[in-house]
Amino acid sequence: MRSADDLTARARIRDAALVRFGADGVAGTSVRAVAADADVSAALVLHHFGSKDGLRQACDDHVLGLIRSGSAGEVEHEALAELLAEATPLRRYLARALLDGSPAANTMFSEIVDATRRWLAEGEAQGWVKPTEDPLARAVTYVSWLFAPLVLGEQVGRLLGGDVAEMRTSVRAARVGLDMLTNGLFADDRWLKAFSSVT
Amino acid sequence: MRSADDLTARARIRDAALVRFGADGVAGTSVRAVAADADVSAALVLHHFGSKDGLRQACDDHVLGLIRSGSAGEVEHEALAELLAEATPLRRYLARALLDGSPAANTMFSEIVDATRRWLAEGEAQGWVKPTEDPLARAVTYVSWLFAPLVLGEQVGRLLGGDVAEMRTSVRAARVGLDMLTNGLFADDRWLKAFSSVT
DNA sequence: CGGGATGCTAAACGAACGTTCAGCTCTCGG
DNA sequence: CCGAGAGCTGAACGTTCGTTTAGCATCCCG
Repeated sequence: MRSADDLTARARIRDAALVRFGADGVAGTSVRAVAADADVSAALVLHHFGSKDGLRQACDDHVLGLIRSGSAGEVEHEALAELLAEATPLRRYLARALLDGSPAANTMFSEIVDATRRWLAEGEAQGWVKPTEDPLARAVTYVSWLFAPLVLGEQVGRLLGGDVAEMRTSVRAARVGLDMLTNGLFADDRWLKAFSSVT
Repeated sequence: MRSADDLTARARIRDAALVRFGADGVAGTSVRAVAADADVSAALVLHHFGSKDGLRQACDDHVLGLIRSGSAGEVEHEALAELLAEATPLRRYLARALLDGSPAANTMFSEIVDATRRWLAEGEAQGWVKPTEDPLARAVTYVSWLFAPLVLGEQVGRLLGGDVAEMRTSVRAARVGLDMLTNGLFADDRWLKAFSSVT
């Protein structure tokens, strides 16, 4: 009914669950804790979502919906970075979902890889991306690198950020990352040669 | 006593816990499940480790010890990659520990970043690593990229591996990664410029 | 006005949890 | 021979878990 304001108890429960699931994991979160955070009874949680796993699925769908907020059901991986950089709870939830391999996380990862593969292919055709022998592996690796500061955000922030806002540190990491992807890290191909000779 | 063969019940319990913790998370694993996997009673688990959290700490210490198997208490991040590539349970355990920020995982990450920073500085002095304005951020980003296929191993393996042994896929990802770090990904600096102009 | 959804709660259920405890069976030094 | 200690177990403790049930308001539609 009043889905616009998104302040229904159902939405409050789902948001509270997202934070808890991200912070403590699904198994480490009790239905009662979520209910308390949302200021409702534990019974209402199950009334709305059927079961704890139903609540988890609803969180998955909601996150997927947030990420797909862009063009017509497809993941926009540029807006994604911004979305996740500021939203620590969402970031943690997604990191756990990726690790556990929840269906929604798998879908999201696959879609982003696919979009990246097409984007890189387009760049390769237009000349601003270097050619490769293994486009799929490159896209997967690129996306996993894109997600690395996301999943390891606690560690990156701890070593880079200190007490500063997270924005600073993610920008700092993004800059050096982009630099490595543009100019390279190694000045010669000694490691690449060494690797090729070993395998 | 017979610590050499490492087949005591205590070691069996610890190994079983490592697998379970990695697969289901600490909160999602019961002491009874670990005990069943190790073919002992639940009471023995607590007899040896005091509590469930004591068991978790023992796992942390054991993993840290395994990783530090190299030169005199310091992490060898080359051997680490091999160690983790083949050992899926250990990989999953470490991924969760990094995400949760357990003390052992924090220590390990910090040590690896520090070793990497010195290694890159040495390379920079010798000319086989390109210079940077932000050595710490580069080291952190490099290590997080190194760990990305580790933490996101389920996703990478799913898209790249199929049913093949994990060895293949990790080699495949490592090759394109090394290629990107040597030759770069982007042929010109349009993205780097775009990023610099925005921030 | 009246009755069936809808939103929500308190209380209780059985199961599973981490942990404790008394006691068993070996082994080994005196 | 025997008593102490280490390794180990079955049974039980109290707690918390996910879930169910019965019932209370509130609101909308006839």
